[in-house]
Amino acid sequence: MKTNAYNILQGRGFVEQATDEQALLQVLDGKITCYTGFDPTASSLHVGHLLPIMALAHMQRAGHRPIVLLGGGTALIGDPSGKNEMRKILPEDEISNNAEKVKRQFSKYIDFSGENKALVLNNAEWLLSIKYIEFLRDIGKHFSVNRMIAAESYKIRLETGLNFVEFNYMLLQAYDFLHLYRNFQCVLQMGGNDQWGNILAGTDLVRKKAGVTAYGLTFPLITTASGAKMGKTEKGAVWLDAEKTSPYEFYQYWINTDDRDVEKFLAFFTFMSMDEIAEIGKAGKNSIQKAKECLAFEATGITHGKNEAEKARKSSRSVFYGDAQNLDSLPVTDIERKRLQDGIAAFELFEVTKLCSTRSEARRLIQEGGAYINGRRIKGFNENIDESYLRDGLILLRAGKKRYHKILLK
RNA sequence: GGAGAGGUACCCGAGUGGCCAAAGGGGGCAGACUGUAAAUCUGCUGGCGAUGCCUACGGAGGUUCGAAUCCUCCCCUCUCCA
Repeated sequence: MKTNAYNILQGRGFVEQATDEQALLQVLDGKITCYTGFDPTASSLHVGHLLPIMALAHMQRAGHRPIVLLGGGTALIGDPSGKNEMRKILPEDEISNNAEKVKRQFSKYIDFSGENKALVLNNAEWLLSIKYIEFLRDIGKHFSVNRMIAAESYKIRLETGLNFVEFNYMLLQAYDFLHLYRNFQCVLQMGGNDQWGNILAGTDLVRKKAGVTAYGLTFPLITTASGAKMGKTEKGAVWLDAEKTSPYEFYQYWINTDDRDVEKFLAFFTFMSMDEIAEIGKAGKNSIQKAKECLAFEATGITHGKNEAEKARKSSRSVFYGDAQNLDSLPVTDIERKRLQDGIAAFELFEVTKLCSTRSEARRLIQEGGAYINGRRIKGFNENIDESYLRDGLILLRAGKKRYHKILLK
């Protein structure tokens, strides 16, 4: 018999709060349908979405049916939960565009065929056609404003300002849950802990309208050990789309995990068994670098495939440890031979490769001694780089300690 | 609708006529130390082939030799009242 899904999630650290632990354990002994919502506010999901995605994957592996709910309708409103300012409202066509792109990304993690195949739904389907008066009478009457303004998730915004549109968000999300219960027998909603209020609104509404107990479960909001929001780097979000964040960069993100987070992240972002993870944890400090490599390799493998993970690992080892010459997956810029023959000023080269976002930044970097070419520190910002710098057909640039980039001839 | 407060760089926030590309903090970047970690210390942090030029203090005008700062109109946010 399979381990209860709740125990799996619990054991891996996914559970922050649950509506009724005992009852939930019981219903999870049977097969259920559960859902998590994702707002398509960008054309790709990012690392911050990975936790709920993994949770859905675990649910499916335990025999349940996951629903991915794209908030094509709710994104038009913008969820104020836990936010300190209003999110800018995106145009409708951009949202539906994003929804299309994001939809495809899920298939790497969740199975959309076979027995308990997952579903992808878009709440635009039922939200856009809502009739206002009807909605107020049917749904709105079940909501107490007194309770809503007491909700933790609105607290910040009650201080800085919350407009009526956003205030409605909770009702729409609750209505989603009701819709999914009615049409797909969905009885469990999962989400980040900032969603707790919205989820409870949903379980309440299902009980009131359908007379059925529905359940809610939230995940911890992960911050890194140093307190930063997870999934962000200096360049912004770490995307799951290989076009936006290459497998190599993705791998680098994970290998730079804070020591204190490694074990936790192995449980969250890989499918390794908890026994294996404990084993790694026990190995302790001496092999922390190995543990990080393991995390980076596994996580990259899940998102980009084993092949890409393999390549990223090889390239990382090459540049950081100098063994094996394999720079395949390093970021690359192709330069015309003619242009290189003429020579390019160093600061220009760093800007062209996007190692620096402006030439001024490149000048600064070089002047501060943080720019390297083929492993040698660049002396002057206008050092002229030409063909004589080619080694085995490429030039290897480095900014700071760990940002590598290679130049190839076109 | 009325009264008041406010909008400054990635964020918070000081600045009320020139000394302001704008204090301070956070964040970020780089250097040192290290283990591609954390912490710490130091420097940098609008753009530009650059001892100068350009762009910037919500928007548009105006006053002035000179405006983030003063005036006019507009937009937006918050608080209290209705």
